[in-house]
Amino acid sequence: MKSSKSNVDSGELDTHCKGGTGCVAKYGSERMESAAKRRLAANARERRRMQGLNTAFDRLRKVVPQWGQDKKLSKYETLQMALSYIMALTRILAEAERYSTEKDWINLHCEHFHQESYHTYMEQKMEIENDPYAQRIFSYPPDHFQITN
DNA sequence: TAGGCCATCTGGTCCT
DNA sequence: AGGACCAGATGGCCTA
Repeated sequence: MKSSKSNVDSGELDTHCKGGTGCVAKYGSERMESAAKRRLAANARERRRMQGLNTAFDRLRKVVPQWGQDKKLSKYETLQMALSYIMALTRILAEAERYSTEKDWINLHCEHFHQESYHTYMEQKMEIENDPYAQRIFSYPPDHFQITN
């Protein structure tokens, strides 16, 4: 947990307003008190929400490659790394599938000499290989990856 | 000391 | 009305 930043609502309703005359001066009416209570409740909810978010970031950090660096990834870096990692895995899966079936696929189509399909396939293949997006798919060198969990 | 990162507060908006 | 979500502001901690 981070340091006691603004301590307005840590514990009591309001450290500026611990009952008595100060409260009356600050929140002259019950409506104001109710609004203050709601604000504090909202602060607490927001804190819990952000803590949940941070827990999710921690879980993500554990499954994302760290490149062996000891320093914890920032939130931004974690998201970037997760994106690259997913892209890399997707690419690996796609390639694995292609290499395991390509021969059969070509044989099948050559057998019946379905020329149109073959050309379509070759065009698609070229597109993938020339696609700048596919080139970007994995911007981090895979050999630097180190699974940390 | 400056800059990066983060936690927290806060007010606004949208939804139930 | 109240909760969830979001973005801006603020200030603390850490590192180069």
